[in-house]
Amino acid sequence: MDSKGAATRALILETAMRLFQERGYGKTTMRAIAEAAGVSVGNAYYYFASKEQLIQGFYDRLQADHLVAARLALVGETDLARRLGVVLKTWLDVAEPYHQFAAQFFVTAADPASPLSPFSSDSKEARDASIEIQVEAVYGASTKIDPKLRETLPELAWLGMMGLVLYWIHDTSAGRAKSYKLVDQCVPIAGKVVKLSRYPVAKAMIREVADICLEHGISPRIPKPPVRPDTSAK
Amino acid sequence: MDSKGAATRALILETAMRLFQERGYGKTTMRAIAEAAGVSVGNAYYYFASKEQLIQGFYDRLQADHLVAARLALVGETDLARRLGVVLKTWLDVAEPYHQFAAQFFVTAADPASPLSPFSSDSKEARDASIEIQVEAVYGASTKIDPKLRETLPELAWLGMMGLVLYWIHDTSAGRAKSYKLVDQCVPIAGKVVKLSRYPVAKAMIREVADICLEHGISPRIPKPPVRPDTSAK
DNA sequence: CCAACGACTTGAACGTGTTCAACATGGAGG
DNA sequence: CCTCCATGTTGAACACGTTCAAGTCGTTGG
Repeated sequence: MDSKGAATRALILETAMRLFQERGYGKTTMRAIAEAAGVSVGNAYYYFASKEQLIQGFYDRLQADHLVAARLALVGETDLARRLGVVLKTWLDVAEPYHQFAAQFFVTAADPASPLSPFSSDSKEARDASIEIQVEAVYGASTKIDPKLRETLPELAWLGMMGLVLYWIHDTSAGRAKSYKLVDQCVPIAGKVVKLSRYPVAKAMIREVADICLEHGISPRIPKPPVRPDTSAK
Repeated sequence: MDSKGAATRALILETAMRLFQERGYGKTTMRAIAEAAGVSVGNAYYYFASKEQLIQGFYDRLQADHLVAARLALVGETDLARRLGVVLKTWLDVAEPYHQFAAQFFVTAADPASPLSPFSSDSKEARDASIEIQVEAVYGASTKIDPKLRETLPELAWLGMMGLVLYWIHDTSAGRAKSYKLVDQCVPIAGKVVKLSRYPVAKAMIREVADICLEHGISPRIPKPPVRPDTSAK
């Protein structure tokens, strides 16, 4: 059994998350975390290579929570654009409690040199997982859609979500009301764009956009099975 | 005269910029800067509140250079989309020498708590200046365009430029070739979108987008004079 | 029971950004 | 010439993230 080490690791992570929420990331020192957890500073570094890495634990949990919440909320929703909106709104839901220090996190994650960067190869697994839910949202919809667009849409949606995250980070409105409203306003527009993709002129343009995304796409092509939402753990 | 202090300040800034380029931002210590400049550490902090603030000097210069370069390159170009492309490409030009440590800079600038954040009120002046060139690009074009779109376009273009910067930061291709290519590919699409804005269906949609941008717009409305490019200092 | 090994834990020490009380300088007013 | 004050300047000291040589502890093989 791996109980001893795993228990200490979990204890340190829990303590860190709690302090991060209480005081914010910047004002929480490694010494404070160690003291509050009843271990030594060096011990924390035995389990986490850096203060940043402590946050990877938070990130993983956030994403897992989002995946569950989004899958649940997607049930019964067949409209493509609304499905994408659901994915975004459930993210806002699960992320809300951590808004203050999540901002700090996503900032350090923006560093291309950081292993936490969503574009870094170190976090390929996490990124693929976060695109996975977009794939499910797209392929689980009944809305008719240009196949080429469908292929690129998950990545586009993921990029849009990154944009939303950026907006959300700077959103100081109560309960992040403005972020929710932004999603609500964008969803119908996304629906219209998808519908427009049937007209030849727009279709050509959208294909152009899709091509650019494929060429410059940040994520390597991931397999896109005609997914049936499935709540079993991976 | 303010020579003594100003001279020391300039000396420290120059030294810091040189070391940043030589060793990168992270590996350049305040002690090294002070030593290389022949002053004490405390003296550097007398002129710059933090290591980050040292970078504001670089940022101001970069932006001023971009403004000059873009205005020059805009002369004779009347097509709207191409004008926007010119603005983006001249930015890539002037930023290229600083790519390595500029990335570091833009990362810290992404922090909403940082005074360097493009969304922070502390840097309103810098942000307005960087939107200013977009205003000039839009209002100096001969291309016909929906007035409502025209009003929002500078901000949209600025947002697009932020996106390009994000892409550029992660761009490791030689000479940032991929970033240039991305601009080249996006310019014609932008042109088509603008043309589409004449058709009723697309027009309605574009107005919707414009409305959302106005409502959620990060920058307070800036006056938009029918600008004639003018190279006099502000 | 012992020895040895690996997993786990410790806290002092290092390099960093930053602060601060003290000092230097040089010009204005007496 | 002296005093005073603002401006500039200093370097030791602080708090932090991080490293590491040394230690503890439980388990395994003899």
